Amino acid sequence: MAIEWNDKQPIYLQLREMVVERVLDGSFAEGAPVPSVRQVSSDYQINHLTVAKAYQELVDMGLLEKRRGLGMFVVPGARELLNRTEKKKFIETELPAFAQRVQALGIGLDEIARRLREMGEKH
Amino acid sequence: MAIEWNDKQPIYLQLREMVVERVLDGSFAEGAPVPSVRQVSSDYQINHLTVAKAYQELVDMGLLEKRRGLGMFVVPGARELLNRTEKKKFIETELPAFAQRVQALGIGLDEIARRLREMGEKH
Amino acid sequence: MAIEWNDKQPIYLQLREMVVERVLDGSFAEGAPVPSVRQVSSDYQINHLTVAKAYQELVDMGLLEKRRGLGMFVVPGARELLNRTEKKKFIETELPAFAQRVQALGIGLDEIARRLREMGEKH
Amino acid sequence: MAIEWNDKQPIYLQLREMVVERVLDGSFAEGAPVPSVRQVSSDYQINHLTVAKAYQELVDMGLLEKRRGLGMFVVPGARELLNRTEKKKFIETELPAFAQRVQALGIGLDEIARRLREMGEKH
DNA sequence: GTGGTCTAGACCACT
DNA sequence: GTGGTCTAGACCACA
Repeated sequence: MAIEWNDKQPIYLQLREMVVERVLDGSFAEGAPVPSVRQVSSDYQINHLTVAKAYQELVDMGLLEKRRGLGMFVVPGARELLNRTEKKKFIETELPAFAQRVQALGIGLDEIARRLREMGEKH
Repeated sequence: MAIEWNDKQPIYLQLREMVVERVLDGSFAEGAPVPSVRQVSSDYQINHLTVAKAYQELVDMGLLEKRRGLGMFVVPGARELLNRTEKKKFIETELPAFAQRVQALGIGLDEIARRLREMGEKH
Repeated sequence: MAIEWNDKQPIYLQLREMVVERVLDGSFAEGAPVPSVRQVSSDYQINHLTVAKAYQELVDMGLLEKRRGLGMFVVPGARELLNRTEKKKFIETELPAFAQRVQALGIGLDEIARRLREMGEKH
Repeated sequence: MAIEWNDKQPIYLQLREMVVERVLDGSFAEGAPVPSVRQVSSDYQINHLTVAKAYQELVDMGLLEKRRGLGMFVVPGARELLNRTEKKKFIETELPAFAQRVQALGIGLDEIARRLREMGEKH
């Protein structure tokens, strides 16, 4: 749960994904407030605009809502929403791309399955 | 086989990957010439510097070679080289990322395997 | 008659307009007391400073008056006053803005008139 | 076609609406490039971030598209899209609000129609 | 040349 | 205290 400063991934996207994951795993509960822009900004030593940009995108995604003068809150139903949209996106776009890549490299499905199983067991 | 102008992927990388795929699937044979920078530039309406950048990277990767006054040619052994390096890259970086994504979404390996099989049968 | 927390409109303005409408439609009679700051604050779960700000603006507009130890009361003549000032504001600023918007969208006056009539009949 | 500096309306929204109007009236043709962020930034003496924010919203609305390294272009079909969405928004949200306001003030539809006609004739 | 990202610091309205 | 907006200036990748 730390910022990767020399990543090619913009910081505001890293922040956005951090919030997404925390909502998914429940450490940011629905209806509860998320840390304020200023809080995050000072905690991670990030400019407040960068944090605000991440939060704004989450509001646009329907995950957070603003309450005037009070801060940002996790929308009730956010977790369910995420589960649906993220999984859908994965199956419709990422999985086919993965399949195409596998095929282009001439790797058998058996090998893929075996390697995935091995990785899963390590955890 | 078209350029995605509004993709996150830079044009020169899209070009590079197009050549890689064509070498892999044999439509660019080893020892044969690839289309000239000027040709590609006019075919796809791309700045010639962008094409040159893509080709230069392919030269650096050891896939193409320049013959003065004649153009660029696919290096003999390029296909084999690609098969090795691409597969290695895939197993070491792409597959773990994929596995992590699958796990984060809570999708079972069985479902992944099933869907991949279905996709494979369609082609 | 509920607060919109995620509206662009500030809470204190929403409150102010609620009182204005109630005076206009007579549900807050002239000379009668309006609900206390404390009352509204707890009813709507709003910070009392926000309620006080709304009431203060209504006092400044000449709609409410404070009676020490008793609370806020609708000023006699408030309804008539509102009718004049609100209507003037409407005709001088809102109506021209509306007209401009309609014209920019290329909607005919006939269509506007027709739709307004339809809406009016429903009530 | 100038920026209102002391408006309560944020500059980036004013810019956004300026582009919308120009697309609607055809002075920004479909498929044609819009002035670059830097151009607008220096023309109007506005920070480039502010301009970029306006343009980004237009991209999100589907009105503009980016072409890497080349700039922003009006999406083909943007004008039609605007006409549909703007008019729909107007009829579904602005018109009912207007009707309610008129009724609350106790103004007759005849008077509204008459005043709108008068305004229309002036232009 | 284009847009994208980030910083450091400012002022504002709202609660 | 909260978020929203803006400035002035910097560096980056891309075409």
